Amino acid sequence: MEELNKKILLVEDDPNFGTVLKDYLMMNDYDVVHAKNGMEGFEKFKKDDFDLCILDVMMPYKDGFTLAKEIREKNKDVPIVFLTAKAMKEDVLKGYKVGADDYLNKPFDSEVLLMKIKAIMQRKATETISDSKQFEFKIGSFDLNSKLRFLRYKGGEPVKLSPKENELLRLLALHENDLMPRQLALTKIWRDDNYFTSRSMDVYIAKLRKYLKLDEKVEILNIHGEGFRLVVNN
Amino acid sequence: MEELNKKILLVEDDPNFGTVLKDYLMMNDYDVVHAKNGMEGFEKFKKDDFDLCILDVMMPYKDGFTLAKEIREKNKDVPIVFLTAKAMKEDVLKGYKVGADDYLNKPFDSEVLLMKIKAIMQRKATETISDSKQFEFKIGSFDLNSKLRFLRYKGGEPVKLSPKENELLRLLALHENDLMPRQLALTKIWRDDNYFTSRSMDVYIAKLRKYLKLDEKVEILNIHGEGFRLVVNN
DNA sequence: CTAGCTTTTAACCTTACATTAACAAAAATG
DNA sequence: CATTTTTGTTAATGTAAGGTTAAAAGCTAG
Repeated sequence: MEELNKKILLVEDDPNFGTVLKDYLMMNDYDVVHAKNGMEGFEKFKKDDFDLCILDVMMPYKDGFTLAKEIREKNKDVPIVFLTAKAMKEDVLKGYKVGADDYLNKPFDSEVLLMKIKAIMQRKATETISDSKQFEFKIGSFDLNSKLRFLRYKGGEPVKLSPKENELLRLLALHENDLMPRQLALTKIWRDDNYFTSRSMDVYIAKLRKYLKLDEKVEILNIHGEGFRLVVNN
Repeated sequence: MEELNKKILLVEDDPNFGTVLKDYLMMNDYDVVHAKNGMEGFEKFKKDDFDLCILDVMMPYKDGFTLAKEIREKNKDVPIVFLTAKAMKEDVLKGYKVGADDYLNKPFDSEVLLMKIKAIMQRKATETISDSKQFEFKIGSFDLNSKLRFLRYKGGEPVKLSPKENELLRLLALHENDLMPRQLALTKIWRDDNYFTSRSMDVYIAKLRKYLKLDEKVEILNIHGEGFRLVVNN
């Protein structure tokens, strides 16, 4: 049972409200990471890939706008929604300047928030990903197309990859000849790190090795206790 | 210096408010056509190409939602913003279902409206450049005329396509050889995304495959969990 | 109102996937 | 070198997604 829920970063200093909102979102099948202030929010943002950020504007130390700016520096695309208690015009305008996708005045209806989240996600999904470079890799005599999820050997018939196979091989390719730490794959792909996910990953390594056998110059080496290494000899 | 301003259709039955809003928008370099009710709004919409529609929800005879639906039938892409006096949850949800781009509660700040308009226009600008005006496609030995809704094999007798068949095939053709995400079709064509619409789409995929069987070089491949891919082999 | 088309829903079946189990082999540990 | 830990690999299992056809429900023009 594979769950690929959308991940939301919620930064809200009011613990009550924050917890309630978090629970509500999680009840609606979102993975939510809750940060209690701007600093923490930015730390958590850097550590993970989020599909959406919900930021409270009024927070001590680092307000939502400042945080948004920092987030924008790291990621120009992630949607940002602001929450604010007062409907100050200047705030709204400031928010849009920073690249907000939407704006909600507290108190707001939770269903409306859900709807907006959905709308925003759909919008993002619509924006066609044209930079194919990120998704194409040469691995020895193989071509990996990570968007279309296939692996082709010397221009022959492409083999279809499952989502997990694909992401794992992509991650290995991104670290070609270098160590790809277990942890990394587990957190990025499996979003969890326990005995079973780890074993699951080993199973996928075995599958990938089978595919890659066609080119004896390509292999996946294990670095005991550390992770794996995709090497291309020549 | 000849400017080609963005064109806005404003449908608002309150003459005072409507006029004020119209003037304000025109002061900000938009061309505004003001209709006093739903009927008139639709007439004017048909007569011209607009970049944005601003619709009051509460209008006699024909409310904003009904009008929006009619507009959507003619044009699936034009952004729609609703204005409403009361912030009724049901209304907001209904609005998003019809494909609203945004929602404003009266009284609202005019600068905020401007900001939203700008944001929406920008979004559409990046989104719909390539998609917009393409209605004829060659798909292997087929010709698809998406305006007249027919599909012809090797210059033979054209087959008529239903609206949904047509839009789906068009969307696939726009992404020929590339991934056409499920989400995209569901939001663009069905404007909703749930189990049933998804299944409905699968039914249409089956129908299209039947049509396309005539040319064995053309096929619709599934990418599990992602979407479909119209490929033309040679 | 209904004939004829379109779309959705239902049903049933197949395929694709991810996880878990089971057992074997390496590597580390001490 | 015996034992524990980690990894390699294959197979079994359960579930979700997709393929397909048919029936039901919606529409719309006469």
